[in-house]
Amino acid sequence: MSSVSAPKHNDPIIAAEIKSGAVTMETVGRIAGVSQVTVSRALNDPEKVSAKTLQRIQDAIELTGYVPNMVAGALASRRSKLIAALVPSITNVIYADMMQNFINVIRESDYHVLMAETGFSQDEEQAVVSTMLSRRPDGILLTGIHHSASSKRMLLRAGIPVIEVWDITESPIDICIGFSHIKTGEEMAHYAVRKGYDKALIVSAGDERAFRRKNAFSRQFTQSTGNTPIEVVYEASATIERGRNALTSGLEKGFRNGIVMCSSDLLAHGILIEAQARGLRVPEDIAVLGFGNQDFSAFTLPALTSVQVDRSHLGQQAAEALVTRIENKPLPSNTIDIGFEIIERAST
Amino acid sequence: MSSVSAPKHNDPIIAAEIKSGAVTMETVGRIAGVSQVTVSRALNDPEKVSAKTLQRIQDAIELTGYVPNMVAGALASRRSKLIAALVPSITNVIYADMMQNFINVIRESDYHVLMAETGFSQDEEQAVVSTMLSRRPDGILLTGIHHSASSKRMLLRAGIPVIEVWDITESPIDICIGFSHIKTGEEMAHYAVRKGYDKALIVSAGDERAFRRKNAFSRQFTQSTGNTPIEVVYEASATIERGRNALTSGLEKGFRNGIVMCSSDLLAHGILIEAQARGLRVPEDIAVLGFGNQDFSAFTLPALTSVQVDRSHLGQQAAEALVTRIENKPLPSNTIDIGFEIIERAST
DNA sequence: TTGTATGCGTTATCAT
DNA sequence: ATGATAACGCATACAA
Repeated sequence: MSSVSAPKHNDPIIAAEIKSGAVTMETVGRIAGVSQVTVSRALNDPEKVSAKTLQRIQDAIELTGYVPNMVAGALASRRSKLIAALVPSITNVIYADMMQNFINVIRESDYHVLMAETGFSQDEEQAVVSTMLSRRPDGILLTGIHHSASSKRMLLRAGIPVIEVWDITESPIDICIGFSHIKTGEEMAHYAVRKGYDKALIVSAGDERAFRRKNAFSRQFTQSTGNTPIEVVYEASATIERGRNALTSGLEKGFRNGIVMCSSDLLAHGILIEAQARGLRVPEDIAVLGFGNQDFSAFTLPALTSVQVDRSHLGQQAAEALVTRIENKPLPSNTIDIGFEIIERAST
Repeated sequence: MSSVSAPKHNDPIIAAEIKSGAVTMETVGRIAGVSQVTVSRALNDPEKVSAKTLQRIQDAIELTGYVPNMVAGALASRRSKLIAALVPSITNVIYADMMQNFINVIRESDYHVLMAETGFSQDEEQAVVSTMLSRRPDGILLTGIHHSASSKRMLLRAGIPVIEVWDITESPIDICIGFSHIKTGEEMAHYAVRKGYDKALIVSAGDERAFRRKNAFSRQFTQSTGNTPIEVVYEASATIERGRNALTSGLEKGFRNGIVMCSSDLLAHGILIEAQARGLRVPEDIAVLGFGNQDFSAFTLPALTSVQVDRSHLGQQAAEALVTRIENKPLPSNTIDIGFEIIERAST
């Protein structure tokens, strides 16, 4: 029988399978002269396979261009090796920085990240949570600690580790890592007062966490100075353009000679530019206080005082904590407060 | 038999399944009094199910909190409803803007996006391509048109639609949508010459596409003016800080009274700030030409002349084209040139 | 309109 | 060290 001694890759059936892309462990096994199970072992538990067959299997994989099917693997093992990550906005540097680090750590651990935008509303989030869970992720990251009851129920029922980031609470769904926005707002107010400012303009984008900082700042500032800050609030996201407009609005509302507290460095940068365009001196005529300490903030004119939150580290820690929980290892604590720090520069 | 008339949710077996989270179509069907297949139909093809049973099934889903298992669905149907997207960097606004739009369009079509960073090297990309394919995505987006031979082979064998973005070629793997970086560089040079500049400084980040623009600019500028531009190149990504440093380096290298051609608006913004810090007038002493037309570029001082590429639209179009191909519908063309436009502002 | 049987490509369990 | 067999939860083809 000549077919018995024919080179494997000339076998018409095998050739057809390779060509049609229908290469499975079965195919690889047939070529290597072992069963499908052995191929699975060779890939997941190489030590349990003899060196000789291992080599034959690797050759067969090379020959066929076999790519494992994680869909089948996930179904059989009930582990998808997938982590869902829900962020309000992908383009927002704040979250992008965090996600970049999150993803990179996650990848090291051999997981993939399914990323989705939730916007800033609980309804949007709920819809996303639902479809994400249908992928049976092994873990999930949520931004913020306020979620709809339905979201929470689904998450709990799913029975997977959940990590909530960018905020902090004593009763997380599972684990939680972030900082207190109220403390941040208060600390910013203390700082402003300490620097001698007794008038304030608050410029904020439409984000629930920004609002909490804003309100805490306003309350504390009012309490310390007796003067209630003027507010300019945007529904939309923060941009340099809105920062410029905000200063104009603030001046129209009567703001003079004080500090501008911004919900993001992008807005603060806009304030700086508009001040310069108007010939207002910073910090003599108006001082500017940002939030986020973006990479440009040390390089504006004048350099921007800002609140730093180590978001890269946050992403890393979140990833590490989540993977630890997924692998059922012990975690020192369920909530981690990463704190924040006011970086003082020339704008105040 | 009292168990027959007992309320479904009191059935101990069903209750246990619900509690343990092991709710499947089978469970739902049992409660609704139909088979698993009918539940599947109710979800995917509701018209083929009678109104009455549809209602019973929906009630059962509600009762159990059933969430479909797309892993099993993907394996059975051989359609994962997953699209892999490979971008060099998530934090780079250029790609983030595109991805945001890409993802949003994709979601409308009921797909999910598996996003991964490839860095700027082909080797990194190849590794990512391989693990991505193991998820059996229905389509894949790649950034750029230069890929390793191995990547191409895997992609072709996978037999799924591939879209290459941010560049253009006559021989795409499958479909391709972007613009010519060489033409862009040349056009920037023409513009510079037309505006009367005969000295140039090129500031570029370490990105292969940026290099092609840079080289095209340099060649064209040299040809038109007889003066070869000075170059400041960074291996790393573009930041305002590097822009500021780049101007310093450029001046040290002898650059005076000319135009600064930047590979991104972030670098250009840094140039503007450093010029201001040094008391150099823009555009009288030095002119600045950016790339990307970011949302801040109209609001710098002075406003920045920049090359606009409609990247939001690019993301949308890419998503639409990819979904069209996945659904085997005809596509007008395999390559789409979205072009570019120089937006003239005060910095030149 | 509904149900039965089968298979998708793995992993897990148990044998050998 | 290797293999046979049974899940995993769904979709598809076919039957009723």
